[in-house]
Amino acid sequence: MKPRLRFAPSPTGYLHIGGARTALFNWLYARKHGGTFVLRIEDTDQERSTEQSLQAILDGLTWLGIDWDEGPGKDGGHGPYFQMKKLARYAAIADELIAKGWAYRDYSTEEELAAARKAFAAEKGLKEGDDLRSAGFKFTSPWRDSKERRDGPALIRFKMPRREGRFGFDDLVLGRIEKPYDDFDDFVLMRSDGVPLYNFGCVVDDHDMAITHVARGQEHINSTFPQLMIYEALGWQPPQFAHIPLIFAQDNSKLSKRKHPEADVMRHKENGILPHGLINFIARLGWSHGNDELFTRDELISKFDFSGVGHSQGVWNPGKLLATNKHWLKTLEPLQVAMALLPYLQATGVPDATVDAKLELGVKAFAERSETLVEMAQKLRPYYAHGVTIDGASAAKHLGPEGKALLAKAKEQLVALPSWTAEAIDPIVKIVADANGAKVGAVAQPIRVAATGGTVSPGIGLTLELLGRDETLHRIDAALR
RNA sequence: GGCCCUGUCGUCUAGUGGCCUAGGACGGUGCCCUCUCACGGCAUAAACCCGGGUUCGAAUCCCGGCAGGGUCACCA
Repeated sequence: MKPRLRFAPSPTGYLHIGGARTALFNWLYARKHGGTFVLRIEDTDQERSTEQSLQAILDGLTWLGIDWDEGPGKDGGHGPYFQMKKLARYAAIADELIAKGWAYRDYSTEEELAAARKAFAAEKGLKEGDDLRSAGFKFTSPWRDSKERRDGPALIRFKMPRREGRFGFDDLVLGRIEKPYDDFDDFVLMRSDGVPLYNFGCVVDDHDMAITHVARGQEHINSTFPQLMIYEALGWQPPQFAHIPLIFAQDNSKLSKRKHPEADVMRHKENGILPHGLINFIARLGWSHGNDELFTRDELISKFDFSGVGHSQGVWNPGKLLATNKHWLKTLEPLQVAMALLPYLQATGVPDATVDAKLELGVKAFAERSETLVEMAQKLRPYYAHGVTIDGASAAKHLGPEGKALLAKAKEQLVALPSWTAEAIDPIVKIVADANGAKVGAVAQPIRVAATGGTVSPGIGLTLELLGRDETLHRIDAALR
């Protein structure tokens, strides 16, 4: 049987890094085994769910290249893929649970609950701000064993069996995890407005969508238990679970949307990170395959397994993300990088740039000199301009009388060059140096300063080829004046 | 607080009782290469949370501490 996995975000904000990695692991497993990857939208939190968030999540996944076989825009016969579109289904299952004695309607009011809390606090001698949970507060609804049926709104609670002992599951990452039955209250299945809560909607959907493996963050370990009870009550086969360690920020707190801008996937696009650079980095954060660090997309698919997922939390390391990105910048085909780079170059002041031979050459020149596409675009921009402003200190150092004399000699050679390529240009530096008893650097630096305005650039040949013959000679003339 | 998960260089990690004198990567430092900057190459500093136990032998197994994290909503 081919596995079916899913990613089930709630559209309450942008695509979070942790969510992206969860999606990635599910996607990798599905792709590796020729299975199906489903995207389901858990939009039952109507207070916070927005259309923009949904779009942001879709955009984020698309940018990363994590495609779904079923979900929004792709019907696969297991829909609807939005929870708010299957309220009737949840209601029917809830009724079934009630009929079988596994759930009950709870007509308790907010006031009654508050009164119960207050009574508990009084009994324990707690003060105003004390945490009731720490003191062991549990709410037992008076409706648990009532047969009475009223009209009007009611929430539906699961009737947790009063059992001795423990129950649990075999996690694909963590191994056996168990808890005592009496650790659980009668948790809520459905709100009084008929909208299911996470644990209930999740189980119904995973079953309806024939999900075989659920990989999710470790924050969901504890919600697995109530879910297991629902599976038992309904006589359904639960999927296999794989709980993935959380990602922390450098301040050692959980990577959060509020405090940590790097938690936003699309922020990295803005910063000039390649989708694959981010994929490679987040894959290695919490998963490993021996000593391997760099993986192509295909290698990730073939090598991924839940057994390689770690057990402990990982800390976000921006330096390593940059290093990983740089690796792919200089490893991927220049044409591919050029296509990714184009929008950044256009945004940085070269609106009419196109993916052409010059841009590809620019990638070859700057891929190993840049950590991001943003940086590469900035470095490339002067090569698209007419003329250049020469840095004062650089001019003082390299364009004195001697420097200018050597520059003039070099220009004579350059003018006579039949073909304007790095291979043809490079030897000229040495020829001029030898002919004038100068060091190679004494010739190269004045050319570099004249051509780029500063002392740092790729090799002279590459630099001048990228600039073009006319622009190079124009800048040299300007420097000579 | 109850329950649950986790604990190897600063960080990500390899490691499943002898191959560990604990390996790789990022970052740091030094050197080499070199027309500058990079790239690349070489070298180097840097870790098994603590305490018991099991064993001929423990980073690996067990117990106890300690530390970090998760969860305990009509959020997901």
